[in-house]
Amino acid sequence: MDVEALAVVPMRKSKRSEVVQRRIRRPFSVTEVEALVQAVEKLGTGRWRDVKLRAFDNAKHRTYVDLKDKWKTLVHTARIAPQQRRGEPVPQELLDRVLKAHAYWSQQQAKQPLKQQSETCRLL
DNA sequence: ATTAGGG
DNA sequence: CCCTAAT
Repeated sequence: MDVEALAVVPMRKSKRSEVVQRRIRRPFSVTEVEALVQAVEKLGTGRWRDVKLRAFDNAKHRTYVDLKDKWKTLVHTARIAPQQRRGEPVPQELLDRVLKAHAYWSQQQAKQPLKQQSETCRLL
């Protein structure tokens, strides 16, 4: 499959041009964004591992870190003028849902960072 | 191995 | 995407 999805490039910012391999660029499709938004609306912004399993379990090249990063750019994209956005345009409908979910989970995360319930329960 | 943020 | 400190 995409086993050779790595790019051999000169190590940036290095005196001696060493050579390192980085993953190739894979712009998120609107379909992927839809899946990501759907998952975050349900799971929130503090459980990217679960978001990965829920919506990208079969996308070997999308790690939970990638999904976290994509969400960051989506929130930014939703906030800038449509004219300064790049790539295949993301439906405004999705961008609206991004801001909505971001606002909701933002406060939800501030209240209870979830996870480690055992830790919390033990202390209560 | 994950989370969370800056690079 | 990468890098990585803190869990």
